[in-house]
Amino acid sequence: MESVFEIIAEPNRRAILSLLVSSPQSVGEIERQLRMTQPTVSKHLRVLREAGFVESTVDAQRRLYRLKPEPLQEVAAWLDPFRRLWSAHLDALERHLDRMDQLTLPKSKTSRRRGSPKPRK
Amino acid sequence: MESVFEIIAEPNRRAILSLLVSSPQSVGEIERQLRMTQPTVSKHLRVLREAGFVESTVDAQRRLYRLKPEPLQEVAAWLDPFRRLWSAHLDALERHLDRMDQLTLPKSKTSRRRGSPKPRK
DNA sequence: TCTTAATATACCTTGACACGTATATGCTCT
DNA sequence: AGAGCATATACGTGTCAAGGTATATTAAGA
Repeated sequence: MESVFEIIAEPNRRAILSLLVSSPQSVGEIERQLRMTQPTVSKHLRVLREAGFVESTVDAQRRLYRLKPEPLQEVAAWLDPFRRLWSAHLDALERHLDRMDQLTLPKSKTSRRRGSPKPRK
Repeated sequence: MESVFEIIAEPNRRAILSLLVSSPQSVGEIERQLRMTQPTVSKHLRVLREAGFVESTVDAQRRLYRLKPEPLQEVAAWLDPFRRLWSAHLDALERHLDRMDQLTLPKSKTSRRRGSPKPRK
């Protein structure tokens, strides 16, 4: 298995991780919500646990699995150089649009907002 | 093959993509820099091309492959909810460190920088 | 046209992994 | 202790993808 990338290549594992974003879940809960058989869930959770994506705490017979997102930072880091490229494209688009503004609405105050939308709620 | 995630799960393909960040390259150049056999390079490039990660332009017998980073946005998008989590951790750490400052260096001006580093060149 | 270079494709083999079924382990409650 | 639930593991099977070797394709240059 090895790499973080191979681990998140599996759709069911991605589904499990996404499910755990909101709150920790037991094996049975995951099984029901994602419509997977119980051994399949357990096996994927094992992979995720050994790779540090999740940790489990014991609750009687249940095991609660909680997300540990740190390994995903490796993916984010790898992605970073590419991010610059597509944001470069967006910047170019924005500059283009601004130039269009200059040409078509010389003194308009309907100014396009600059920078990222900052979705503060 | 299908998903973007499976495509970047392969280390050689990731290497090719990273190599193409700086500039377009011919098959032979990739072959030499990454120490892969020519058919292997061609096959990975085919996968990448069909998935929209690269495009090729013909230069005599050579084919120049150039990066098209757009599909990676899907990965970035998937990653986003998790990003919140680990930045939450970082925020908590920062608040903690700030509190430490309050306690140990009440009036120091060695202030820790706030916000993200903003690597402007 | 013949040769050589650059790249693509075909075919084969091998290995990994995801899944299912069956079974083991472990906890709880009576 | 025994029954029953929740989870883990064992084992067998099928699929699929990656790499190697050989060959096809296409362009260039003598």
